[in-house]
Amino acid sequence: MESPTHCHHRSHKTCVSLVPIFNHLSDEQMADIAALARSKHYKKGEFLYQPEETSDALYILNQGMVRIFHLTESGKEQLVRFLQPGDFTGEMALFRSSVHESFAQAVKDTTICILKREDLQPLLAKYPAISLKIMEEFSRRLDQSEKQTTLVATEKVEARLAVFLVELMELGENEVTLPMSKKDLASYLGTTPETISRKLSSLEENGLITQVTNKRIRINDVDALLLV
Amino acid sequence: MESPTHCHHRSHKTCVSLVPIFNHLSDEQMADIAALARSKHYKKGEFLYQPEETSDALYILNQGMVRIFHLTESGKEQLVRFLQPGDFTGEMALFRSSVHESFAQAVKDTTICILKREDLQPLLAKYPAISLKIMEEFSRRLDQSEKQTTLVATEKVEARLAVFLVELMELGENEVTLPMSKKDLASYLGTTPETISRKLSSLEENGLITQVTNKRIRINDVDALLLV
DNA sequence: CGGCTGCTTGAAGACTCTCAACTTCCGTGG
DNA sequence: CCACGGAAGTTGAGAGTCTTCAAGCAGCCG
Repeated sequence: MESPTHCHHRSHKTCVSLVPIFNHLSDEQMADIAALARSKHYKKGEFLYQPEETSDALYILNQGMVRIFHLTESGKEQLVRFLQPGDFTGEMALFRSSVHESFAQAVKDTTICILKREDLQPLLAKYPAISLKIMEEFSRRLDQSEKQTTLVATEKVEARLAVFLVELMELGENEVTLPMSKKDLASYLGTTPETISRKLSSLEENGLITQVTNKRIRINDVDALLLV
Repeated sequence: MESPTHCHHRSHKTCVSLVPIFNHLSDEQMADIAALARSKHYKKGEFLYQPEETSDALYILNQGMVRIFHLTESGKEQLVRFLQPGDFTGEMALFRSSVHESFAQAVKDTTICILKREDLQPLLAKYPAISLKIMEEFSRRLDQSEKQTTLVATEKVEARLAVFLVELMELGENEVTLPMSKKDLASYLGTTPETISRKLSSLEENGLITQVTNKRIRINDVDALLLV
């Protein structure tokens, strides 16, 4: 952790050095990039961007938490992903259409760094390694997104929930903390809060998990969980 | 269309010049790349790759059709995407893990060009524009994948089917041809062939579509279709 | 023509959603 | 620090949607 001061123009470096797509560069190069970044703060509930807004910047999450979601015609929210510090979003805009198609909302007070498209483009030419890193990240995300589709398309809610919990486990840990509300979790897994609640109870009845607190769940039997 | 001859070592150029990620380059540069590409033919039903196989090449579809699908633990197929001539796959491997996680199967007799990872990597450094194009393609695919997840997660089968049909429509056309079997369509939409069959009948009963032949469907009312 | 695969149709049952009531949690303001 | 209000979460009952299993039909290739 850094000191809890706000972003002076020097401390942009924190942002840049945080993300995998930049932190492999030399200090000098990072300083180069940091000079172009702008820091911005959002209060809980505020939106970083919304659909229809023009999209021309890369958003790097410094502190806080952000949720990205779609809104269907029928008015349903679909949680696409959660950003943790070090994650970034908005990269679509750097290569394609210039209009956002999703909502990005701060879940808690949040600090981000913003890199404008016009500032970033030259960087890609200057430091080709950045492109490789971005492609790596794209590749990872695409992979994850396709797996998520498969999961939602082929498995029942209980199995989706089980996979989600197991993926949340850290090595050597047997307890997980839900990173989001159960409402959001339901949206992410393509179901409803009611069903999430019931399935968690059901898993607990069968001894596979224990609901320690609201957001804290102990995994008692990983193997059985994956067989659900 | 080119002449229907098979790939001599000169005609690799066809492959390279086909795909969006390369066809913006000069003839000279494309020839440079084409020299590294290897052509390969697959019969209907054969696999380009399978899970667990090491993955170290970019596959560019020249002629034919390929389907990419996952297999869940429960043994269900989930169709991830369909490749048409000019599409490519295997790019994951170029940046991340070196093991395939999906099946790639020729739906009909198919010709592809293969670019080895070790040959491609230097190209990215030599022609940075290629990276941009690949990122653009990644971005498009990620976008599509996230939309597909949203669709499967939030909409009923009838609505998913409706969206699929509408997206298949060409400008000015009011008839579509299903590019795959209804079995695959069911898998792609996260349902069963039986349900697809029923929902198509139901849409027809309501006058929104007409099933001309097995694979040919006339769209009678686009707006109503999207409101399903 | 036989056989295989894909497609359709029917009926029963499983799973999930919806709606509504109730409880718990948490931040705010007194 | 406690009380309050609103949001989140839980629980129950009933209604739909979708899957599954089974049987029959159709199309295609050897």
